[in-house]
Amino acid sequence: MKLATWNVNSLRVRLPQALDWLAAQQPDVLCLQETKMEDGAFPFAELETAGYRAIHSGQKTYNGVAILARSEPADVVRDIPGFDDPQKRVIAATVDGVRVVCAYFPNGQAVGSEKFEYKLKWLAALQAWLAGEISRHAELALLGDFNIAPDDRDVHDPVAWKDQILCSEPEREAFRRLVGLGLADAFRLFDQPEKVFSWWDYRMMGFRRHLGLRIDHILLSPSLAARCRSCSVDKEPRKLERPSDHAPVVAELR
DNA sequence: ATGGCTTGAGTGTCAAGA
Repeated sequence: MKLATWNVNSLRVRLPQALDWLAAQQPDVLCLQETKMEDGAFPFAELETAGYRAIHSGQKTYNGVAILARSEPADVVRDIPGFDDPQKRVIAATVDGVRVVCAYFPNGQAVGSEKFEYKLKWLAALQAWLAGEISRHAELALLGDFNIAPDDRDVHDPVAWKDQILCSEPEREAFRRLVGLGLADAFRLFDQPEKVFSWWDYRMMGFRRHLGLRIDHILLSPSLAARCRSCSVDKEPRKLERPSDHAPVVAELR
């Protein structure tokens, strides 16, 4: 089973790239973030033609999450239950017995800002809800744009980014608490090259200069982690014309 | 220099991303 996540930064702009990527990589599940569209504009028909069922939770202009799957997603949940939030950041469903949680974590803008406080509250709500989901589903995967670089290894310049947004201790503590639920960072289950990132700034030629962060992740419950055979970032789509600023992350399970 | 691109909104120019 092949699981993947990709922040496409507008599915309207990136649909051709997403269809090409699905055809080439043939994942069983692809989680999307930042679709930036309402459900009525979502390209269900094009994805169906490509062999994928889709569920979407979207809004105008911002946010928006989707799960694409070769099998029909069941028991769909939108948003974090009990957490009052107009921002469409979470969708979950069961696919082939695996509970798939697709999340677009808040950016937080700047440490100490109002948006940072929202990010921490959102993280606490996600944590509390996931604790229950994990108890109900032995096979669970949390995929998405976490907007957290868990470790200095995940940052091109740890000194410049120290205590900055995406790298601050409160954010990293929240990431460790998710891991503390029993979830494994699939990428770190394996020996990896140095300086592997999943996002590069559009500005300053960030990609060409390898100025990136690893902020897109796949976290696996113990039974799925035991089945995981590889986890990697596919940089190829980042090299295309009009790319997303994020690259897909892929985990292969036996 | 707190910028530098990109997107969506909407038609001039801003918010937001990370």
